Amino acid sequence: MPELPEVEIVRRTLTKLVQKKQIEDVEVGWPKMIKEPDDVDMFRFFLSGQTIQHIGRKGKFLIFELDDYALVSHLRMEGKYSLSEESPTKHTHVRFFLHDNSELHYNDVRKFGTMHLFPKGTECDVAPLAKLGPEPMDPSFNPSYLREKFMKTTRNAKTVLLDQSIVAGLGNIYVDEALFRAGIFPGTPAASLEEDVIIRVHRETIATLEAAIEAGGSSIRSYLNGNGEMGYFQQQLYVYGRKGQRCKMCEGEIERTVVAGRGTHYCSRCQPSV
DNA sequence: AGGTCTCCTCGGGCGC
DNA sequence: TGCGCCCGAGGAGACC
Repeated sequence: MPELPEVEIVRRTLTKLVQKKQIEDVEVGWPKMIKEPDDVDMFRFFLSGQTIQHIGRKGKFLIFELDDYALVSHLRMEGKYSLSEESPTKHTHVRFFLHDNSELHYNDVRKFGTMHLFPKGTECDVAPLAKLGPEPMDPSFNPSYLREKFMKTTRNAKTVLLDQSIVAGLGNIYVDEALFRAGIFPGTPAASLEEDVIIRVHRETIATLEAAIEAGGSSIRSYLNGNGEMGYFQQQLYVYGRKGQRCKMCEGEIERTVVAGRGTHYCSRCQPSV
């Protein structure tokens, strides 16, 4: 399940592979993943002849900036891009035929990913980008902003950090990791956290994401970047996917519970409930 | 009004 | 072997 670091790596890799290439035609094998426009034939018509000028990212969304449109792509849990290195499979749902005879494929076993195509410049005014909160590395995501959000909610810390309108790009893996590093149990009510703790949560959120990008992302499940390469940040995970293993800090046992309806990994010794 | 919750999407994997 | 259920990101709409 790609989160901000993995999507950022995909963005960088895809930029090298397809920037300045022109889309000649598009084939959509699973129309339901095209959320905008309604009509897949229009999606195909609008994209034909467009050149990929730049690839951006907001939170976990990839944004292909074309001549006249912006294609907003979310990989959800299993979405992957690849450039003509493999033949299309039953999991290839969109094929972009490029001007140099290469093909960009979107593959997604779960069919959960989405694509929205908007006139260029309007993509941030409507869902799904409109209500996204700040990027974690943006100066507007700072301890006082986070404290204000934490103070005025009844929700727990994990739920708030997973809320893309609070901060964009965190998912299950990096929220568990950041809260471990901050020494906070994920189910702790956000409003109960002291200011110094919130400063730690803020700092560790950014530090975790930066380290993950540096390592090329985490290769959890079948994540590969657009180049078929794997990141190695999973080796540096403290809690996610480590149920029953020893805590790297205190030698205690990593436990798994459910918080916010999500599988949640933590160390009960390093992460007291309040 | 606005914060919070519930439902829905999908199919591999797993338990019984 | 087969059936049924779980997982999860995020939007729509319900709820309070």
